[in-house]
Order: sequence, then C-alpha cells, then structure tokens
Amino acid sequence: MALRVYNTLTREKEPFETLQPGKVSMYLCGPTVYKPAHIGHMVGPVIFDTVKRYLAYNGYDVTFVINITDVDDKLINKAAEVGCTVKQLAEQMTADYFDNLELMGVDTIDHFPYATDHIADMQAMIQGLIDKGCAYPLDGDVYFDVTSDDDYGKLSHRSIEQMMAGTRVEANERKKHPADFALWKSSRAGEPAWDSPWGPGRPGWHIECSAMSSKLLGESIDIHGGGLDLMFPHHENELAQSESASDARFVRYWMHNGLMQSGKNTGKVGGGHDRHGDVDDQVANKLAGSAGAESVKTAVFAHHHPEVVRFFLLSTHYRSPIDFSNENIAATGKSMEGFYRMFESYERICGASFYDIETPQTREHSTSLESLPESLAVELKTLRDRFLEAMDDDFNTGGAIGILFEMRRAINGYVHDEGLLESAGEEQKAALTTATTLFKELANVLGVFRRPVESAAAGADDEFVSGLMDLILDIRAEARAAKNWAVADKIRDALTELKVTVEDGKDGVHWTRD
RNA sequence: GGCGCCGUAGCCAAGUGGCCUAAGGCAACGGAUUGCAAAUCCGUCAUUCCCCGGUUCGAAUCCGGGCGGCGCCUCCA
Repeated sequence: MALRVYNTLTREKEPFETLQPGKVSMYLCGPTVYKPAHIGHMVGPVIFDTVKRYLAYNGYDVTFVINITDVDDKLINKAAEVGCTVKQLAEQMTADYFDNLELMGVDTIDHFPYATDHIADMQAMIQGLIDKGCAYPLDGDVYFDVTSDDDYGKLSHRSIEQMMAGTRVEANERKKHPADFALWKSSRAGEPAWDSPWGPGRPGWHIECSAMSSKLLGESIDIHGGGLDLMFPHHENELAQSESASDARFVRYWMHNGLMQSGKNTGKVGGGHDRHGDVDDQVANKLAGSAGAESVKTAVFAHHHPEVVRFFLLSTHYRSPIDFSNENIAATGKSMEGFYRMFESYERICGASFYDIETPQTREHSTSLESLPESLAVELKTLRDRFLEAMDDDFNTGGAIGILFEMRRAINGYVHDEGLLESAGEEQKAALTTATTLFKELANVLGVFRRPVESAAAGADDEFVSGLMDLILDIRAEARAAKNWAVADKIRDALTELKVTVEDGKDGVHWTRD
C-alpha cells in the first residue's frame, strides 16, 4: 500500500516518489487579485491543503507555495474602473483572499510570493531564454519561441499544428509563430511598468510562476497544481519556459483539480463566459460571486458554515467537477450534524471537549488500538486501513469521508451497546477516548473538525438565555415528574417553534438552538 | 474544427477487469429505546452501473457506435 498520484503529464496514476527522500515541494497557481474571491477560488487551496496534510501525515516534510498575481491587465482595468491604484486594489483583494482561506481552514501554506516582488527574477529568466535562443525581443515585447521547444504541447497533449487548427488564436503578424507567447509586455502610458533591457513594461502571465517556483522551490519541483482550466495555455507555457531555461525536468507530478460548476446548464463558476440558465442557476451564479463583486465570505459563508463548505468540496474526488448549489451544500451540512452530536455525547460522557483531544500527527505513530475491546479494535483497524487505502489512491477524499461516517457509526454503536450515556466506567471512558482520538486523527488529515463550530448552541455565551432555559426546563422537569405530559409537551413544542430542540436523554435533558 | 472529461438508487457520491449478488451519506420505511418525541442503535432500500454492439472464462470497469451533460483551444482557480 503506497501513495499513487494521477499525473496529467502521463495521464496515469503513478507511484509517488519525491525528488529528495522525505521532502516534497509543491506549487499551486494562486489568484489574480482583481476582484473578491469567489467560491471557485477556494477549491484548489482546500484540495492542495488536504494533499499537504496527507503528505505530512505520511512523514514528508512539505513546502507549499501559492503565488499571488498582483499585476495583470485585469487588475489594471479594474483599478481604473474603480478609481484606485493597482497596488491598492491588489492589497484589498489579497486580504479578502486570505480571510477566506482562513475561514476554510487552509493554513498549511508556507509562502505566498507576490509577482511584483520578483520582477528581477523574471527578467533574469527572460534574459536567459533570449541568450539560449528560446525567446526574442520584438518592439519592446519579448516572446517565447515555441518552435525552439521540441516537446511543446506535451502537458496538454496537443501539437502546435493542432492548435493552429483552432480559429481563436489571434494572428499577430509580427510574431515568428502565432503560438508564441509574451514573456514581457511593453507598457502603455499610465500602466504599471518596470525598467528592463527591452524597455519599460511588465511580465507576461506565465513567467511569474516559472520564476517564483524556481526561486523558492528549485528548478525541479515535485507537485504543481492548479485548476483544469490552467492546463493550457498557462501550465503548458510555464513548462516550456522553465525546462528551456533550466534544462531540468520542471515538475514531477502535475495535478489538476476539476472545476466548480453551478446549475445544470451554466459553465464553471466565475468563468469568463458563464451562461445563464434558469432562475435557480442564476441565483446559484450570484451566490458564487461570479455575477458581481460579492466575496465568498458574504455570498456563501453567510448561508453555510465554512467547515460545511470544506467538507462539501472534499466529498467528491478532486479531479471531478463539482456542482455548486445551496441545496447540495445544505445537504452536506445536514449529513454532518451527526458528527457534532457525537462530539457532544463524547463531552457528556468523558467530561472533556472533543476539540481538546491531542492526536498523533503521523501515520507511523497512529493511535494505538491495543487497549480496546477486541471487536471494537478490529473494526476500527479495518476502517483506518480503508481510510488510508482511499487516500493512497490519488487522494480519494470522497471515499475517505465515507469511512469517517462508518467510524462514527462504530463509535456510536459502542456508546449505545455499553450504555455509556447512563453510566461509564473509567475503562470505558478510556476506550471511547481512544476510539475518538483515532477518528479525530483521520479527520485532521482532511482538515475538518479541528475547531469548535461557533453557534448559539447551548447558549453558553448568553447568561440570560441560559438562565431562562434552566428555569423553563426545570418547570418542565417537574411537570414530567408529575406525569403532566400536556404541560411538558406544550413547553417542548413551543420551544421547537422557537428553533430550540429539546432532547430527553437518559442522562438528563439537553437543548440546542439553531 | 482540434484536444479532453463525465453519465452509478429519489438526491449527493465511492468503486475503473474477478474480493461488486456495487462503499458511505441524505431522504424514506420497519424494529429496539422513549410517557410521546428527539437523538442513538439494528434492519430494509441498485441482480444493476445512460443505450446498443464487441473483446474476455469473467466488464459498472476495456474497445467501437449512439444519446445526453461539460471543459479547454480567450492572461478564468
């Protein structure tokens, strides 16, 4: 059982072998920060954050980089439109992006390089390409010569001839070859510009990733990720530049995630050409932020807890497209309720918070199950194996999540069979803690259930409310003791109307508020 | 026109040659439990994987052809 990763370059799942033993370098193409992040921007970071978590869990020392593109035509246009500088716009949008990552629990990124901080590195790479005869200056621009690269097109598996068959490549008479792309673009008046040997200008789109990944991670890296839409031309061009410049293999594993779509007949979320389907689709589009300037934060997280959104994104395989809809995410939230209840019952039984449980950080030191009753130990061991097997198979988070559900049932079954909610001995508490620790250890790999979900539940933050609830439930308890069911039920029904759920458990009454 | 992806129960979704007479979740329906509920546990819920052919001892999984949905070829993650 060993990790296998699907490589876009070979279109096969390959055994995962790193450049340097025990170390992994990974680079993910980040956003162009010209508008607030939409939900689609969160897909890649969540997936690759999970990839890093799993690699780290397997003992690898992982360095993870996401770049921030803070100079670009779209930024320039947008800044002009809203009347601020490119820098101001970029800073604002970057802050929004970071906020959203934080909410989604994406906190494994080691470096966020900014394109504008690495202009010199890019220029050096461009000059190197010119010196090697792979690029040529032309009227203040510099173009990469695709004919200088014999295997150009190997990532997206298309030949230059095939691409020329398309009608969309604009003809630029001056370029040597229509497929040649810009490494450096001369600037017009009023646009951000940097001095260069070819005249004032700014870098082309692709060069920043080549320059920054090489600077931070080296000429050859293990994993390069991004949305499927970036495979061509962006990654193809990056690959061509980098390998032409270094003569080394640029990337060992190219990983591309599927895109988020909304509605039945619309395109991907946030794309340049969203089609408009029926009304529901449009609502979904709006929520996704593609219709306007709304951030995920206000558009999606206002309706769904970020943890639910993360769980939703991981519930399907990363290479598949995922359908965004409020219904789908709400359904995910519904399916997660049982986990939160399991955490609550753990707290009731063991008197400690699920969230305070310390978990092993690596597979090698996984929770020991030896002290558990035989049948529980066997069951959990099997589930752990299946979880790891799923993750080893190209990060099959959907399958892994299924195992989390099965583990939940196993743990609840133990609590139920032993009647732990009524009374639990020290040994049973220890067993429950061990089982729950394993659960948390695996959930941690997916980056879920790491922090308490803040809510009005139990009303701990409001003394007045909890005081009232104590009083009301005390009165109801008296009514129940007197078998006055009419009064007891009237109270419970009225509270239900107020979105307060009352549960009579064997260990007493519990209430939660939506 | 070129290069690709996808189609599994009411819904979401894993599985990509034999352990599949197809995980898991939501919903639904029985049972245990409960004063009644809620929660929890147990059970039921696809002989079948869009359709039609083919390869194979054997296919949801491979090949061919349909039908349906989608992406890229536009500086979109």
